[in-house]
Amino acid sequence: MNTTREQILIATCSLLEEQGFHGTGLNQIISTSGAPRGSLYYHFPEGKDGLAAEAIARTGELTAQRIIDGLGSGAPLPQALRGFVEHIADLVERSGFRAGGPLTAVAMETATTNERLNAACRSAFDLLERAFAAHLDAYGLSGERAAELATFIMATIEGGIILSRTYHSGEPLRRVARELERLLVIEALEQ
Amino acid sequence: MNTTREQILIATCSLLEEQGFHGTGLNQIISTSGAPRGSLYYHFPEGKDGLAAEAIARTGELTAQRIIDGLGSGAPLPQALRGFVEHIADLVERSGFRAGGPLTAVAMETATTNERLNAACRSAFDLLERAFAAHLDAYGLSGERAAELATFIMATIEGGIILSRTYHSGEPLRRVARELERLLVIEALEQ
DNA sequence: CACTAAATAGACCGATTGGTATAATCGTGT
DNA sequence: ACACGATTATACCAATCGGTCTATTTAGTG
Repeated sequence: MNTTREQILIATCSLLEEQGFHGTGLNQIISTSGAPRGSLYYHFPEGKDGLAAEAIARTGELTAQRIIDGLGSGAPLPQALRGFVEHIADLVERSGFRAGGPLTAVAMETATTNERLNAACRSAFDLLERAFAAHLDAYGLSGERAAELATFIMATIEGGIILSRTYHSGEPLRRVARELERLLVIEALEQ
Repeated sequence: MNTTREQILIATCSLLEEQGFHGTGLNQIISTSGAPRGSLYYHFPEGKDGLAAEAIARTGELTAQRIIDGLGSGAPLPQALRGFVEHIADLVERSGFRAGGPLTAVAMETATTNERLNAACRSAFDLLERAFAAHLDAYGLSGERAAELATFIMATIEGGIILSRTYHSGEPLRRVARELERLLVIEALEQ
């Protein structure tokens, strides 16, 4: 049910990820999704902004779930986190450096120029941050320390994705993966 | 001399920083710089791409110099790095979250869609990375370890800027600043 | 002062943008 | 079979996009 709407949303998510908000035109969304223009405005009467905001929200939920799943494999957190980031490196590489950091470009473009999308990005980042924090909490860190480290981990991964996509190489992300493992091991020792 | 060309370049740098490549129109560059359309194409006959590429290159050089200066204040590297990142947090805040991460948005938008700008971003990141690596080298780390950590540090700062601009708060960057200080202190102990 | 190249000024272009309007079609309950 | 709302399909719109063109002004040199 609602496959047209779904196709539009999926196409928008991946186009925003690759090209950002302003780099993605409605015509491109239409041709990628296969849906006609009329359907787009029927399902998303608030136009490009509304569509993008919903795409960002969906991306946030999806990504948060991936974090929760990816870090809950049973392995100790340091190794799980390293594996998680290395898995992102694989995905970025296999996409031809088109995917990765599904929020980054939009977040930067719209931080001060589009309140609605800025709010959407903030909510999405909140979800990711809480997902990381929950695992850090379970790892034994205090709530405050978990929140602090969650922010840091998110920053490192975001940054790693930017560098990997720019350099067309998974190596920056893999460096991030190794450092994060080290960091968490040390964090546990200091407790 | 050449102040018109200079004005255009300066305006382009700051507009790209705030809005990214596709979000920045030539009309906006013209009105911000005060230069007429004809002058833009006289000084930058290769159009928007050429202008943006040069703006990115200049931003890279400028930012690399800031790293070299900022970390060479005489303080021990861990504290200097922390101060450097906290200084960025101040700048981001004082700009109303319009500035910071002058390459990020363009790098993400163009990683796979514009070879010329992708190359420009890569060169710019190279400059930054080498600036960090030089200081880490002087701090006593091996060349390989310095390069590895330089990548990681860049990633954390890039990520911190994204989060700070999105959240309209310097706090994420300040968390990054504290973690990086810790990291470098530990790194020295382990030597 | 005259000549010329550098630079500015802005009118103009086709293409594309996000968005609207309306007609045709589909799907379902009676 | 029919009606009716849900949905799709397209033609169309003003505004803006990046880019071109040429006329004019400015600055330097003989």
